[in-house]
Amino acid sequence: MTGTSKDTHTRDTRQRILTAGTELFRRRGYTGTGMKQIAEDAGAPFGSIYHFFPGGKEQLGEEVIRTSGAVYLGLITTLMEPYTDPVAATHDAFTAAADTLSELDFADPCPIATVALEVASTNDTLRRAASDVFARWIDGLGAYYAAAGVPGPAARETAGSVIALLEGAFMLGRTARSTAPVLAAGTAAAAVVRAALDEG
Amino acid sequence: MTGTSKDTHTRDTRQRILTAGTELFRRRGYTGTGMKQIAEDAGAPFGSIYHFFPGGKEQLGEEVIRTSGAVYLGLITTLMEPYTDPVAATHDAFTAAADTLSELDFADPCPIATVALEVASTNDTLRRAASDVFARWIDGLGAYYAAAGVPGPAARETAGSVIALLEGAFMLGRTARSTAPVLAAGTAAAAVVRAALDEG
DNA sequence: GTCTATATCTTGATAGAC
DNA sequence: GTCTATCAAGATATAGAC
Repeated sequence: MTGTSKDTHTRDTRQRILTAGTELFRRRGYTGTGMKQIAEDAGAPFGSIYHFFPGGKEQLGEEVIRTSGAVYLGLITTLMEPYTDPVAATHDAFTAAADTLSELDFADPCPIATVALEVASTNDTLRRAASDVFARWIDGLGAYYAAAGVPGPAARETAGSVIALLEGAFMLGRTARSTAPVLAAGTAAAAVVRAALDEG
Repeated sequence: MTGTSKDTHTRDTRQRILTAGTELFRRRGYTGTGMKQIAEDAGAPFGSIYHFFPGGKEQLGEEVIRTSGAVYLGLITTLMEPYTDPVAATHDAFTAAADTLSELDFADPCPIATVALEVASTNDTLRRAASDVFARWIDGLGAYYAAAGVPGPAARETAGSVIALLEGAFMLGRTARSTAPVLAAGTAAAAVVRAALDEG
């Protein structure tokens, strides 16, 4: 009994730190977020961060990238699966993304974009983590397009371009505080998928 | 005589600080770059930064965003102008961008992308500066597409999606240390422009 | 395991000699 | 206008009481 509640509480504290880190990193960036602020937001004592993440900020950063990347992969899959038409699925996914963007009051809808750019030339451990996450997203979406009829290597390339379009549109939309770039990107993404289907 | 050489030297120091800030911000981000490091890279005494930029880091950041944004706008224009076919022009521009990316050893080829994401939710002055820059790029490219035959508001929307595609592909390419996402995005961008032309 | 206090370093910014 | 010394506040990280 005592053991169980203790373990549960332990996991909760660790999880709260991870959650707070995820929220802060995506909004304020990696270098722009302090460990003290993470502890405060998590409602955890400062020392607990180093208890659960002995590798310090870098370990926490890597874990945030990988775990939130996995969550997002599930989101992509769930969003596309109900559709039989990949063009409509792609277009509607961008419309949903635009809604999310405004609901978040233009805070970062992508959990790793800001950090990915920050660390790309400064921290190879975190750069690789972000690279792995992007690769899995593209693999997952590419498999969907392949199953939907996009032939050969074009399926994965199409997926990469759709992800690029989404990330770039988020950048423009956040900066301008407008959903218009994301909605326009949805039309463009649909055209990209349609063109890839026509090639086969 | 004395006045001339003095003014020249003054402008040079200011310019060197601006140049160093541009290079550092784009590679290490806004919060990840220190004022002391900017002074060191510029070969200027630390105090000179606050002499020329009394508004401190924020003023320097804003000036970096706006001036490098203007330079980049010229680059876009120069790159597209020689072409009569907007589809080929767009595709070749991405190929050139991929070359630039590998020449820079995957350091940030876009002067404001990293900073734009960092400040989007944390600094409204810099967010607006980045927003203005993106808007001018999209205006410029949109005018080109309009002249090339893309009808009505679709011209500007197409331009926005092409810029989004480029920024997103830079993000994926930098993170993976590969030009493949940029090359794939070039094919996708060409398809987007072709679709926009066919609508008219 | 929790929590506090502190060590050490770096940050942005300022004061003042020259 | 140049340059140095310094400030106060922030950062990451650690030590040690409980």
